[in-house]
Amino acid sequence: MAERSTAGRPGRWRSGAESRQRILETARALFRQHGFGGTTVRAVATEAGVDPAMVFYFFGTKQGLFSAALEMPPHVPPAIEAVFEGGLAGVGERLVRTLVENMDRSDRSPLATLTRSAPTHDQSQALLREFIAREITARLTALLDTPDAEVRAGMVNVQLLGLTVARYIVRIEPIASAPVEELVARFGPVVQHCLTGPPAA
Amino acid sequence: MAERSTAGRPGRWRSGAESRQRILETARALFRQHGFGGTTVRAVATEAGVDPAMVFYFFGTKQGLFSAALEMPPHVPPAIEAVFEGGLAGVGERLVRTLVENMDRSDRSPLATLTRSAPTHDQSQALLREFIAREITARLTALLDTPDAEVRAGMVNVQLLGLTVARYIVRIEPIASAPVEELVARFGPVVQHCLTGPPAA
DNA sequence: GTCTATAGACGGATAGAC
DNA sequence: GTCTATCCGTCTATAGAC
Repeated sequence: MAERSTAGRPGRWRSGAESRQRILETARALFRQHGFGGTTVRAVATEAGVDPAMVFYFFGTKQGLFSAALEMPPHVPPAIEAVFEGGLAGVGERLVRTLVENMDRSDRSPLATLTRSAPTHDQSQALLREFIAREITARLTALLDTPDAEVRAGMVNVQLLGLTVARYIVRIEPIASAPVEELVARFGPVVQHCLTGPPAA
Repeated sequence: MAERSTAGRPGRWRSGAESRQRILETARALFRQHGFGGTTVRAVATEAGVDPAMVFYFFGTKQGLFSAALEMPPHVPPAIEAVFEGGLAGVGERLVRTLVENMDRSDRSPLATLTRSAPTHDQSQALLREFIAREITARLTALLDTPDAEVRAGMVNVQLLGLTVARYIVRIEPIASAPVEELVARFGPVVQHCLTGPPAA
């Protein structure tokens, strides 16, 4: 955590930090595109312009690299917070909008990577389940006051998961190419209905 | 060495067909559980009690085995037909019920296998897209008469895909353990609403 | 049809020079 | 910190004996 504090000399932290950063960025891209199993350490190293041994030097194992690649960018947690701070009214729209806008930007949000890898990688599957339970289900049930809160939250998870898979993983049209506003206008009310609509017969 | 008299008659080819069948059943189970990339021909052979070379003898390549494992059982196409024959009214419930009942039985329905493999296997992804386009989107748009039929069908696909992933692939609770009737009662109306509800603002 | 043996390629990971 | 060299395991697929 050495700070770059020297005035007048905007130097680098260390020469190795650059390699580390390039590896990390390449890994994020490849893991997101091909999943954990479909990505090789060698491919990451080649595309990052470094030696494969460097990857292990910095991250120990392939799984260590994967974990490092999943780190959330600092702007995501406050965005999630903001979704639920507004209360139950309009939370459906805010959920859909935040999800789609963040994933369209396709920066470091680890959600696409997790969703792509979860079906065939147990560790990703566990992480995805934990993320959903902690960030979505728990917050939704806290907002709800009905005996079927868990099921309603589950229905919302189905919407968000289905939307993610259809738009970013399997790319089903016309969902994959729809503009953000259309998705918000279409799915926002559906999500809201899952939460505040009449209970099932 | 018994009757090998007739040249044109295969005689007792049954022993080979049995092996073939055992391989196929094992492959279906493993592909469904671990996807294409996560399943090895050796593992299939071992679990089926045959030699790995037998698998290649019967199916040529791993991809050939995969394709053979994806063959639909004969009772599935009529089930799909029945969903849409009833017209637009109640099609949401029939869609959800048919999907869940068939996949819970987890017989040879290839949908779980395709959905598990699609995120990391291009060929599975293409097959899944084709299946959805042919069996769901096309039939739904034929039933609808609105200018936004494609988007409405897309919304239904999101429901079905999300339900499949949540219940059978990633196993998100409480969706994964919910009784069939609860899912039908909850998601049937939502799917119906996607098709026949008021258009988005 | 079934098995043994193996080719040929690839991927994760380590040791050690510089 | 970076690279070379390599070990070791696993995988798909093939050749050929029986």
